[in-house]
Amino acid sequence: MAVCPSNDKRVKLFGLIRETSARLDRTLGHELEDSCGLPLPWFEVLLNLRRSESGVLKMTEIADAIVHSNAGTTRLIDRLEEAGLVCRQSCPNDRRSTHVAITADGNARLDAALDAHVEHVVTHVSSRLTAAERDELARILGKLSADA
Amino acid sequence: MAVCPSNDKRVKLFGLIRETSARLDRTLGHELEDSCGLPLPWFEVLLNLRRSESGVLKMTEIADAIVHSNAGTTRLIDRLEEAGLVCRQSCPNDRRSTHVAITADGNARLDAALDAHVEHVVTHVSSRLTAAERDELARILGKLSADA
DNA sequence: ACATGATAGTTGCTAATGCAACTATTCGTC
DNA sequence: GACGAATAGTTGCATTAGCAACTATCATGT
Repeated sequence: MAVCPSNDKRVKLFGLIRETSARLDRTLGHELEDSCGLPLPWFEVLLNLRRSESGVLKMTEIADAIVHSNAGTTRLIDRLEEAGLVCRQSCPNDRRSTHVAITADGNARLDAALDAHVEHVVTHVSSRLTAAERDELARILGKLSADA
Repeated sequence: MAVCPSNDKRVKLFGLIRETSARLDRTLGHELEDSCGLPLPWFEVLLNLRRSESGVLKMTEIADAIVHSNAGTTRLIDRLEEAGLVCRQSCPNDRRSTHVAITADGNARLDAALDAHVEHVVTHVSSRLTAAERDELARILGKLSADA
């Protein structure tokens, strides 16, 4: 096992993914919270609910979508429900499962947040890249996000 | 303020960055911890110390490099020091500042972790992309990570 | 030299997250 | 149809992280 140098190209690539994402997360998270009072994880939940065909998502689906543990998702949904932005519904087919739906309040908050968020994304991401780079970045990341 | 659709291309791009990074973080974090008993943030600290010219970094430099708050970095370095992987040193020029250096133990642990980590990165990142894609990804992310 | 402001780091407090263990329900197999 | 295995979700516990406030030191202007 040869000792790998600290600036190995592969190690650096992963570090760059991590660092870039962390910085954007922090910046856009603060901006969203400041402009809408909505934490980024809450926004991600609402966004995924809006996108879902049936209008509801199961706890596990949410956990997977936002890359949280099931336990963390339970508490996160607790807070969102407490705030009145989503509501739990019993799942008719499987009594183990819980459906989560977005409320009218949640939809309104999401609409406002989306407008603000797009502005932030444009500032910190879109405007810094060419259209070709944006497409290429999405394509490459798509290959990485495929499974794990 | 037109309401932006939930699958706006710009919103999706940011979401993809976030999701991809979060998944890789989780996977590689677990693998590193399992194979070396080293949490990913510890690894990042040691890596940055190894890369530094002078062999030491100031607290603020570490905080910036790993994208943590100063407070979080204080506690993180506390734990690393407790474990004997780094040590704090007084800074001669500025008595407000603290230098952090890697110890012999820290170097040994880092060497082992690097070898394991490279393997994990190859599995989950490098091997899934062509050489051209890897270069392009690094180039594009570099443009995003420039400032914030 | 001194006052004012800026900077480096730490600490109290709170919030958010994950793991392991648990309950309830469903699925598969005999 | 019943028993064991697998799955969905929640809870206890501990860890980690950030914000705001604080101390100590340095830099600047008068």
